[in-house]
Amino acid sequence: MDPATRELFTARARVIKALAHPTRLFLVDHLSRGSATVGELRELVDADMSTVSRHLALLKGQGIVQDRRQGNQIFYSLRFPCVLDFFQCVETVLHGSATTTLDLMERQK
Amino acid sequence: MDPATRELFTARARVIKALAHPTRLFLVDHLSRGSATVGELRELVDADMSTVSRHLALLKGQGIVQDRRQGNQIFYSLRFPCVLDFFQCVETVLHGSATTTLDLMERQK
DNA sequence: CTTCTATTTGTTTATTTTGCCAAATAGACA
DNA sequence: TGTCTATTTGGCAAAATAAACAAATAGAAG
Repeated sequence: MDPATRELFTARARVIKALAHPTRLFLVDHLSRGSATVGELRELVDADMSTVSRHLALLKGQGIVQDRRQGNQIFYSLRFPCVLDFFQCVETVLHGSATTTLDLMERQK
Repeated sequence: MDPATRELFTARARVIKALAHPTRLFLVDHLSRGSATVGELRELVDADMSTVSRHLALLKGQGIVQDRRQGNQIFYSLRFPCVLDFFQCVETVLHGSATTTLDLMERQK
């Protein structure tokens, strides 16, 4: 794998890694229904506010969410709704012991 | 977050985590173009065969790839092509400093 | 300028992940 | 059976990640 290719996949992996955590997945899912403050989110997931803040900072660092200050609090929101489509595929994989077209093609080789 | 919800997101995170690595991402991408043996893949990514084998085992453990023995070698193949759609969204996030519709809606609040 | 609230950051600890080497295994084939 | 090839597994050290607590910061409001 040449350096350029490696860098490409490393960059992609960084984005995916940002999503690869139960709490962050929940946050993204929740933010897909509207923006929310750290405090609100912290009540939903049961964790220290500092922990939630770090999770959000990580998501922001990868460009998945954005933040906007309004007075005392900071509202986080989802930047790219397409990540939700991804969840659908994940669900497919989760319950997909089922045989796929690819499986069949593979078997008859 | 109630236990059931937590378990749901943990399960999803497991699948996503399996993809969250440059080498595994490359493997999935390559397998989307056809099945391949561990030896073939090991030449493409520059790593110990045992390392590649472990990455594949991890992907298999999450149901993302499957394996099929044929004589001396083992062919791996992708089970769910939908993971590729995901990559497209990742690309969007990567280059998407651009303003999205959601961004605009968010700003005028 | 002080205080109050909301959020972030520093630090530390525990856990998980990764990668390599060497050893084990599985099947092919003489 | 013994040997060869392809792949997996055990063990271990290095690196990355996660969570909590306490301390710091930013802006609001008195």
